Amino acid sequence: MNASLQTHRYLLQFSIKPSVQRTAVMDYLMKNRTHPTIDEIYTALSPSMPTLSKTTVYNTLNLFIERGAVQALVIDEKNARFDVDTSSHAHFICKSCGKVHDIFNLKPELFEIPQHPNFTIHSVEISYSGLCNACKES
Amino acid sequence: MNASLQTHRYLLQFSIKPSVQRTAVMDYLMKNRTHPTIDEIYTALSPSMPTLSKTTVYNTLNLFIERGAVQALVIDEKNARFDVDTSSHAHFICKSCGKVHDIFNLKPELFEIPQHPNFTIHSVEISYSGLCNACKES
DNA sequence: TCCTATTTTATAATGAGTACAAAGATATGA
DNA sequence: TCATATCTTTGTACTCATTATAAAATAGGA
Ligand SMILES: [Mn+2]
Ligand SMILES: [Mn+2]
Ligand SMILES: [Zn+2]
Ligand SMILES: [Zn+2]
Repeated sequence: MNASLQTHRYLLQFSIKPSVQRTAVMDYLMKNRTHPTIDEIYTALSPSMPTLSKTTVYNTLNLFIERGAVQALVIDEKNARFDVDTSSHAHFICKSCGKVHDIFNLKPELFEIPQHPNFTIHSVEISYSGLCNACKES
Repeated sequence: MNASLQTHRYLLQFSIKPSVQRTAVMDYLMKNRTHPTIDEIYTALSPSMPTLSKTTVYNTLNLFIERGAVQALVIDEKNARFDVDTSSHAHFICKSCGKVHDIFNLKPELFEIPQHPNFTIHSVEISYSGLCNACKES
């Protein structure tokens, strides 16, 4: 089974019509678990899809989020970042290099949705920040 | 003891020279625990300080954050939001009206900084999102 | 008062994201 | 196959938050 076929199926699960562009973007997210920005996605795909428009990347990601196929992270004040892994995990952003990493294996209680009289809570995002080892040394 | 004097002292604790503008901004944050945006702060202060520049509000908040006197929240993708309460508490943003509220009384374990071999973690931010009661009804 | 460093200000520039309308692609039914 | 309607992509223009820059104002010490 080739990768594009898997991606195809994944999109259909979320009622997303798998156009060439959408498939390419989703495929990129599947293979690059670095929480890329719109610009990173566009820059990576652009050489092999010369007619791709950055607007399409925006449109595509907005659609993916609307349908729940990807998660938007707000950990980085500069750019939105995207994650196909919608399972419960936290993120770390290095204040020096700006890279965003996964933090797995935290206690599941951290991701529980609390009850609150004034709000209906739908989701939780846990974000850590500091310095990565590479940046700490220099 | 008047409010401005308290604010004065608070700023000095963080080695911030208490100019008229800085005192006004900090005073506003002390009295308005609504996690205001730059624009909200500027709009609120502007009538009583007609010469105030929005750049000054930016400069001032950047200084406060640098010195640790306030906390910047990244819960809202549209604007930075600011909080004088630097104690461990979480936030909720309503996806409809955009207001940001405090959530206190969560288990203290939630705010513990985990150990990780690859990162030196300095801070944690816990953000919930959903709908507030007012928005849910309409 | 004079000098210097700090702070504030107005303006211009940057850059992420959205709005819009035209062009292109795809599906459907005769 | 053709005609047509719908969906998707694209380029451009625009909005708006934030930063850069340099001049003006201010404060404080000699
Ligand atoms: Mn992740
Ligand atoms: Mn708060
Ligand atoms: Zn780093
Ligand atoms: Zn609301």
